[in-house]
Amino acid sequence: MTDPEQACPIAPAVDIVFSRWTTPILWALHEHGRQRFVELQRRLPSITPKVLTERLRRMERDGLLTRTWYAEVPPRVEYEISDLGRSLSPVFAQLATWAGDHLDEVAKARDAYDATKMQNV
Amino acid sequence: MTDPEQACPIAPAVDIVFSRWTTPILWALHEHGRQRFVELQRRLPSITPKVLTERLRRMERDGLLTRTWYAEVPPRVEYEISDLGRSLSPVFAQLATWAGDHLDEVAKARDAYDATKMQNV
DNA sequence: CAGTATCCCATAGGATACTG
DNA sequence: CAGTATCCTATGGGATACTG
Repeated sequence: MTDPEQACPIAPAVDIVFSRWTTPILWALHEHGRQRFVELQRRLPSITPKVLTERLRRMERDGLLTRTWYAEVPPRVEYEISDLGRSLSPVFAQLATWAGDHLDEVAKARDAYDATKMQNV
Repeated sequence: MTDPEQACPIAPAVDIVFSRWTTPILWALHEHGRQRFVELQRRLPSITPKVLTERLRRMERDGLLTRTWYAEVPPRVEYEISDLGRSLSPVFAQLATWAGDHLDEVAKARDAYDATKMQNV
């Protein structure tokens, strides 16, 4: 984190919001409501507990979600998207629209590029 | 790239659009128009030529920008944002708005979190 | 000018096993 | 159940030097 921010006003937000797992986690919480660690694990089948924990901690710290601990046996912990997390909805909606409209163009561009570069392998 | 996509419809777009340098580069091209390698280097002072080259190649492959080579001496190459790249403007605008409205909340959330966790050095 | 070529590092992420 | 603890790897990124 040196200074790409200076050249680009959205760089700080990108740092907070976009990573391999933040959007899937936020999406799961948004779509399926308040849920427990193990439920998130089931919805994100390929994530490992270590990584899920790390991401949840960071997102909790950033205020994107809340973590509620119930001192029961066995322990129960519930995660819920916060208002701040929910405030990202328009951004995600906009991006979803873009993806729907343009992802195939990206695929075509890649094919064209790879074809002209004639993949030297 | 295994399957966070399955759980989250915007994950593929995130992969393409957001990285440490894609948004700053796109922003520079959007704000200052068609320009040469060295000009981009000047606008992104902390990027190294290696990384700038890598990013530009990938973005060219994805169709986000175009690269035009002039067989002159000394060589001249110009980069320009493409229509596809420009189609991201609403997404970036939305994100810029979110950042303006909520980045301070993130900062506060972090302070609060760090305070309660009492930072064990 | 517009890159390559090397070498190096930090970190996100992954595999696996274990615990209060 | 909700995580830790270890160990490991891949990759994005960085520093520096060189070239057609």
